[in-house]
Amino acid sequence: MVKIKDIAERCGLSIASVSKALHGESDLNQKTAEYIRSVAKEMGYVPNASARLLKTKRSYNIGVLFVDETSSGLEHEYFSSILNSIKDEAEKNGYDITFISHHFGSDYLTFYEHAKYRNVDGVIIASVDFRDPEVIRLVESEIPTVTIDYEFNNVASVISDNVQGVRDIVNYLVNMGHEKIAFITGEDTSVTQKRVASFYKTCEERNISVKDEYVKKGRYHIPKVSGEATRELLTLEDKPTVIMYPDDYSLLGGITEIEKHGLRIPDDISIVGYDGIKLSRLIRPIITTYVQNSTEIGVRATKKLVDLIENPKTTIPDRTLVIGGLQEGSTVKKIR
Amino acid sequence: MVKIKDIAERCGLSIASVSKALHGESDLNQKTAEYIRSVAKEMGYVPNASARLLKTKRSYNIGVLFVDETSSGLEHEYFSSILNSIKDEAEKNGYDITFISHHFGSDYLTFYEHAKYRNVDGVIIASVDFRDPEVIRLVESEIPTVTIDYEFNNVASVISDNVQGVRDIVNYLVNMGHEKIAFITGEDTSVTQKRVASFYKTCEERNISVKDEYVKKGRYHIPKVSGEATRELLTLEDKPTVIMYPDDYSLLGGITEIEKHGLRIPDDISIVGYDGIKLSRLIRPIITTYVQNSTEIGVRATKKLVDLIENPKTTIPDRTLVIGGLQEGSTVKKIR
DNA sequence: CTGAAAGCGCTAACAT
DNA sequence: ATGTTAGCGCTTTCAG
Repeated sequence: MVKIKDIAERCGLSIASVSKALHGESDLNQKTAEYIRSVAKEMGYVPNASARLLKTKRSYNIGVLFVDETSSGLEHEYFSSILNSIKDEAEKNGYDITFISHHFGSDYLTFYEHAKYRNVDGVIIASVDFRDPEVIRLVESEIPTVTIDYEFNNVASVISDNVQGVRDIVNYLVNMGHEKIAFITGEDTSVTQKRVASFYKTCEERNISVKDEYVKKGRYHIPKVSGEATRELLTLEDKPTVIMYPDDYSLLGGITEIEKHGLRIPDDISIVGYDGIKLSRLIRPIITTYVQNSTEIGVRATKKLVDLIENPKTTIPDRTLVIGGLQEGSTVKKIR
Repeated sequence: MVKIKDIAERCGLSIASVSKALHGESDLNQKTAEYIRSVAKEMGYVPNASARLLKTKRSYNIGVLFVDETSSGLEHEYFSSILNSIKDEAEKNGYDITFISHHFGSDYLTFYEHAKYRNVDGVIIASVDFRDPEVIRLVESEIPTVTIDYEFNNVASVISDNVQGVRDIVNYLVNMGHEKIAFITGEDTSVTQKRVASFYKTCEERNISVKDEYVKKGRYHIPKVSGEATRELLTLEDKPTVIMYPDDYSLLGGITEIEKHGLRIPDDISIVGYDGIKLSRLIRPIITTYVQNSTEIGVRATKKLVDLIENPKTTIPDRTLVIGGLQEGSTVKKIR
């Protein structure tokens, strides 16, 4: 491995000068600096991030906390898409990303410990149980943090506008003539709470009464659970004319169940998803769903974090709202 | 940040003793060691991976090279699933993973340079253009490497058995009475070559003649391209009775096209996918496809790499074949 | 403009 | 059984 010292020797200069040249310091002779740089390049010099870190306390490494009980966080398209854009944006800014975990290897590490162990400059947190004490510990630590789809007081966050999303969906449904709207929700998280509140509020605004049995608690990303909830809804005396699902993936479980009952979509029953995964446009019928702007969310979160890291004084840990848009597929029937 | 020196001072011992205690060295008094450890814990000590690396030359960091022109590598379920299992298995062994990229930040880095910059102990390469000189440079470097779905001479590899996969599919189709078998392939990669060779070979074994126009070159993971190829196949005078697709995702493009022609699956035409993504079991009809064991592939690749890193002398850079299995969905009609 | 030197946190060979 | 010390590769202050 070629190091600064090697370059210095070859150039007959000191390591200090080489270091300066490599950083484009001004108080060095132009010619000398260029010469050094050319030699460095010729020798195939690559800086050592760890050595640099030891001195500068900057790792140019962003920690990403993406936990998921089912350990399929990466396979959830909404999150894998966010992750992908975090990665791209981070690289554009010269950062790498490291997954923060419990690192089973030698010892158990808490999230905070893992972050320290790898000296990450900041952390982006998404898709976790935000009530987990370890998560809270991390958020409250000295490490700059950005949360996605959750707000802590005084912590920067990037939020997909779930209130607007559900509002747009309900308004669309009502405009299509639906009055019996069922809603299968995800498990009880802050996102779910916002969606449910927005659901009731918008229904009220539109003078739609919501039967208790039309709102069912399901699970995100588990088609089977949504399928079961769908079955219950379909066996009601007074069936809904449309079912809203917690996400597009879950909706697929609903479709299977609906077809089992010999019903056609959307003629016999309408359905709406959430997320707008790519697949929602690939299968037929195209799913009517609310498309979350996952790429934008990842980009914004990363930009905010880099700002927080590089300009701590002047960066405000505020909330960024990212809005999506309704995708009008063909799973909702116009009733009137 | 609490460091070894702090612990040493608090204990009234030397930093060497603390370091030894933390590593469970034997030549230290049991009591002393335990005392040191308890103090370390109490003080919230977390080792600094970078400082350690500087001395030991071991980063406990695995580089993952997952490039993809469409920059959607992470959104391709086969790969995201492999990545997920790499991550899990790496963590079990005390390693973190770092994505190797061109790191646009400060300067352009080649893959090899990026790997050096982060001092990764080894690299897993998948889903890239293996003819890229930069990839070859990395593989030929001193850094331990494992490739997925591609073989370099004398480099460890983990391969999904594409030959067996296509053989199983073709045999199944022939057993179902199909003789007019069309095959839309992916772009020309070594995986594609193996599949195509296996396709012709198995057809020959089963005495099935293959018309030239039945084999179409498509693209992996791009439904639109498969849709177009499907259209061409459907407009042939002598239509195939079944179409094999490069992957499940692409197959969806085929379905759309088939439905446009007013044909039913599998009554009018049968279709077969590849990969066995979770979705293939969620949509109706369930897709008949070859399920690649992506989790196993990731685990094997990681175990092999860790072996290569930790026991370089005794680990052979061989090839590991991972087999999958046919998923009999309901997209293939029994003809005879 | 260039160089010497200290030190980041840690390990490990070598004392004691 | 415990301590001293020399670096690992790099940045950065301070001298020259």
